[in-house]
Order: sequence, then C-alpha cells, then structure tokens
Amino acid sequence: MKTRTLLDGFDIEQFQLDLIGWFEKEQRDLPWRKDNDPYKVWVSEIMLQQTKVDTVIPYFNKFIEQFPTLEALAEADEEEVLKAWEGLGYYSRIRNLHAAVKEVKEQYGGKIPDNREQFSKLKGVGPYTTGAVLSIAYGIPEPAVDGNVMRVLSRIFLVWEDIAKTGTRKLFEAIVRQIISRENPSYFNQALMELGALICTPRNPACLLCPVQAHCRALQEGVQTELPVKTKKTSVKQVAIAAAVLKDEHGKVLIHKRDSDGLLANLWEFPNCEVAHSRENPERQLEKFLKEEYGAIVQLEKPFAVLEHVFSHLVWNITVYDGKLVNGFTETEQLKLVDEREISLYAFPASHQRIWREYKEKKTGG
DNA sequence: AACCCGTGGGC
DNA sequence: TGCCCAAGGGT
Repeated sequence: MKTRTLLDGFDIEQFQLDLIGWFEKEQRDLPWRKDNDPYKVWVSEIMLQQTKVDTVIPYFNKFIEQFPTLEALAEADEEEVLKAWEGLGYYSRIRNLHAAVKEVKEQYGGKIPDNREQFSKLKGVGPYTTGAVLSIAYGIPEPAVDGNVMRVLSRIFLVWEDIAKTGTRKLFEAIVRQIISRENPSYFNQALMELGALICTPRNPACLLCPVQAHCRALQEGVQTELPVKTKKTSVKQVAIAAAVLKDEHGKVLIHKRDSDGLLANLWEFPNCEVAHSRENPERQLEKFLKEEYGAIVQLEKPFAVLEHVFSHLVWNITVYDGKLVNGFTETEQLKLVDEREISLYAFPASHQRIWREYKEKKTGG
C-alpha cells in the first residue's frame, strides 16, 4: 500500500518555474542584491532577523561603507561596531557577528566556510542563516526557512501545525529539501521569502496576483486567511524604572555601561534602577541605588519626563529625573562623566536616546 | 521546549 | 489604542 504524502499531485518543476520566473521579474532592488559577496550576504541576513527591510536598508548601507570587508569588521573595535548597530535592536546579533567574523579571519583565513558543518558553528548563525548564506552566496541547495517561508508553505501545502512552536521549522525544512531548485537554490529561497513579503502576506494575501496560485491548496480550499496557525504569546511584564540625567559642577553628564549579558548588553545608559511598589518614594530608591552602586551622592529634582518603552517581552515605565552630582565617585570603564557633545559617540538603546531627546527639548524649549 | 532578546510600523 | 508583525538565535 502506498502512503499519501504532502507532495502527492504537486508539480515541483512547474512550481519552481512559476516561482523563480516571478522573482526574476518582480524582485525588489535591494542593496544586498547588488552582488553575492558572502560577507555582505551574511551581514544582511543578520540585520534582517526579525527586522523589516525598510529599517535595515540605511543601516546596511552605512555598515558596509564603514566595514566594507570581513577583515575591516574583524579589525574594528567593539565600541565602534556597537555604535553602528545603535537603534537596530537585538544587540547580541552584532556581538556574535563580530566574534564570528574574527573567528573566520583567524581559523579560515578570512574565507567564509561554504559548508553547513563549519558555517553553522559560528556564533549567531542558526539554521535559517546557514541556509540563506549557503544558498545565496554559494548556490548550495540548503533550506532557509524563516517566518515568510513557513507562512507561504503552510498555505501551499495546507499545513496546520503551529508555527509558533520551536520544532515546526523542521517540517518545513523537510518540505523545502524536496522542492528546492537544484539549478538555482539562491533564487528559489529568496523567491519564497519575497513572495511572503509582497504577495502571500499575513493578512489580506494578494492571491489573485500570486504566481503560484495554481499550486496553492489553501486557496483551492478558500482557507488562505486561516493559515498559518500561530498561537499568540501572553501579555508582557510591566517594570517601573527611575532614571536620572545627572550633571556635575562642570556640566558633565554621568553615563553607565550596561553588563555584557542580558538585556541591552554593553550599551550605555543614564543611571537608573528598577523601583519596587513600596511605600518608599521612587526618588529615595534611586538615590539609595546610586549611592550604594556608584558611590554617588546626588540631588534629585522633579521628574521632567515619564516614558513608556515597549520591548518584545516587557514594558519599561520610566520616570526621568533631573539632578546634580553633589559628591564624587570613582570613574571606571563602566561609569563615566562625559561632555554633552560626547554623548553621540556612545551607543544608547532607543529608550535612553528618548530620555536624552526629552532632556534636550526640555532645556532648549524652556 | 519555553523564554529571553529590540524596535518601529501597520491597521 | 492595543495588538500584531518582521529574512531568528541563544540558552
């Protein structure tokens, strides 16, 4: 007896022709598509993780201008590299990429590995990035399954598995291994993603414009808007933060470098702490924190801003105080007094860029 | 396997 | 406004 499979009745060759033909005609003109330099492909793939194309474009152009080659990035210092990533988010991406690029320079003579075994061992390189770089830069038929590909294929093959679950990706990789073009795996993978971005969108997919509509089982069944199945996450934790812009008698500003692990690792910030919902004033709690943690005696004034900053997994409710640095403290690599002009030299997360913007507006605005 | 890790835009 | 979304990886 024969087992029914997902691919029964599926015309693989025609699908490849329709998909790649559409991509050749309709693909967007993107800066990382000007050549297939493995370094540039790699950088673009890291930047594009969980990040929209429109957001990435200016970062990519500036990054490549600043670090045109793998060697240039490998030799750059950490602060400079982190500054280039400022505002992009998921900062472990750049820390891992920098480490990985150094590894390639030292262990592989600067040549990015062209096989799964070696390339996927590099820091920050997972199953998706491995397939993307190997197929796009080297023409190797490896699956590159991202959110787009899972959405597109779940509709084409009527897959009802929950794509929010970690293990589901493997199912789609198995499908791609069976249908990927051996002649042009680069365009095949890119076309699946491009289709997901332009036509087979999460809501209101443009099925009438779709180059592979004849192959789509979800469209045939009229259930394209019910796929993919994706369970939603629970609501995020709220955290109260008290922060301060502190100046000494010379008008210099106190900034602090965050820990090398965890949230916003290695980025600079204005001194702050989480405040508990206790009877003690937030000001008191912040003063105590600054004294105990930094040895800084401060005079806090009224808060000049209250900001909400939403992360993917938590929310900061930040009360920002104006303040004077009354007593000395020990300046270290992690704790610095800097001139206002020098603030722009340090990499701050978006939340603290907002704090500084509010502060400047308040000062210049009156 | 579930959770941590950013940000900005669309509806 | 609140929620969802985006070319994921590490632990």
